Amino acid sequence: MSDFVLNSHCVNCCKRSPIFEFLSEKELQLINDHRHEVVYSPGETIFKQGVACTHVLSFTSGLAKIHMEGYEGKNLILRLVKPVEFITGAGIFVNERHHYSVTAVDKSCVCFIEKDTFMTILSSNKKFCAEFMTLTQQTLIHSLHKLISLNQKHSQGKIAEALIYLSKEIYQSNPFKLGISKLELAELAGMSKEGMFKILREFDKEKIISMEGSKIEILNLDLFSQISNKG
Amino acid sequence: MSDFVLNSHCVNCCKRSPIFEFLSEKELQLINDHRHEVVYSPGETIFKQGVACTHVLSFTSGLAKIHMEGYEGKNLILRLVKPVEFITGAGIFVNERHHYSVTAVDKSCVCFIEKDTFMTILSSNKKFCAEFMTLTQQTLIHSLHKLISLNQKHSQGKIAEALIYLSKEIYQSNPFKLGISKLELAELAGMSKEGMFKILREFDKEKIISMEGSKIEILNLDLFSQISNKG
DNA sequence: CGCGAGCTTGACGTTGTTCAACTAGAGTGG
DNA sequence: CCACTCTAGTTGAACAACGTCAAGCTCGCG
Repeated sequence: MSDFVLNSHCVNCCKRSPIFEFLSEKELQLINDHRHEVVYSPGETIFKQGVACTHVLSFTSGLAKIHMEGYEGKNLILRLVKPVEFITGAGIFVNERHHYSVTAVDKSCVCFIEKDTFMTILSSNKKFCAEFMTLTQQTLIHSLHKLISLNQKHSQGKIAEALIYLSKEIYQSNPFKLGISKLELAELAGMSKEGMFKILREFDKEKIISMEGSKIEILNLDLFSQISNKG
Repeated sequence: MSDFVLNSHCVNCCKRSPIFEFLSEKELQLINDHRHEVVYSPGETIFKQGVACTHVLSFTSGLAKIHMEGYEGKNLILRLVKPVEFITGAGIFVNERHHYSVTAVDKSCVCFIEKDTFMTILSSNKKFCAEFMTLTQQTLIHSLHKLISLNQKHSQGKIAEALIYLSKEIYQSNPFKLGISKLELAELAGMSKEGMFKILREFDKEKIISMEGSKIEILNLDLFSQISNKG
């Protein structure tokens, strides 16, 4: 179920992405007039790979995954999204299509901004535009890194990288509760869930991590980073 | 050996990338004052992953590869570059570092444009700026596509994709002479050269392709596309 | 003629996927 | 409140895919 909410005004929104700091009050007003918020339940699709990209979005609360549908129903999770983040489709300047899907993992709130409004501001505000380019290039660099990792690392390295990513970047704590399913963890590491289980058990047996249900602790971070970097 | 050449002026250069069409004569003049051309021999590095990204470049003749250095000396070729193409480092708006290398495959000529000049024009010319974003996003979309391919396709699919790419996009002919080494073909497909040989022989035996030395012909393009798309 | 780099092949072992089965827990309807 | 079902989690066995190793080959060049 998707509630409607309009809980504040862009000008004094406390949950807006840093990129909005470069906008004038007038520009924020313009965005405010062309936006709407939607709340998503876990598992609901926020936008789907292939559809027209009519809005850009600001992710204001919850947790979501950015993923791609591949061959034979296989899925690959590029990364997780947490508040506050600004997300645009990868094709907004190319073919106005989305090239990946975004799906809520936890209950999430998203602010949709009309694409035309966004484009207008982009073309008139240099600083904002530069910030958008930075964002796009960060996405590119991240995907290049992932490309090498998934293509060249062994499963051990891929799992280690995924767990370090979750611990450091997403949950920012060391014993952390895995907020995604085990299948999703496998999709984040780019492998089959059975293969992942085998390696998690291995790591657990060798006391590199400890795993009880969805609670995971990295016991030996140094060694784990080495495993991740070795390949 | 790297020759110096200054064979024309940007304003009436017949080898400039389409992106320059959006520039005024004055802007072309500015670029002309802050550029230099260099000729590279096969195998020479044009720029290397990790170094500071001080110039953007226009690839005016020859053939080059864009590649990344991965783990344990392994290499991954993202794509080939042919004239005329405009290339910027992936990190120009992030950390001013190159995130991939570019290496000449044939004797090639490259026009280096100073980054500051490029940035100046970028911030003052909206159309040019939009074109640059399109370019960046195309690179992103390409790398996302490659990510899925290399992660989920079987070797057959990866090889088929690489050969179709070479035939259609790079050489634009069907019996085509492989201008890169077999090792490089394997690196383009993201696999070991021995594995590649096995599959090429297989394809040859089943009359899907014919291969004599470096001359390759795709005999059954329909079937080949299917193999590439199936995964 | 000899050397070296790239090419090619086969044998072998490892890795990782698929298949199949079983468990536990959550939700549903009688 | 109890079967029933469904999904996520988990494990092991079998198998295929792929990379590594080792060895020859060819061709061009000194």
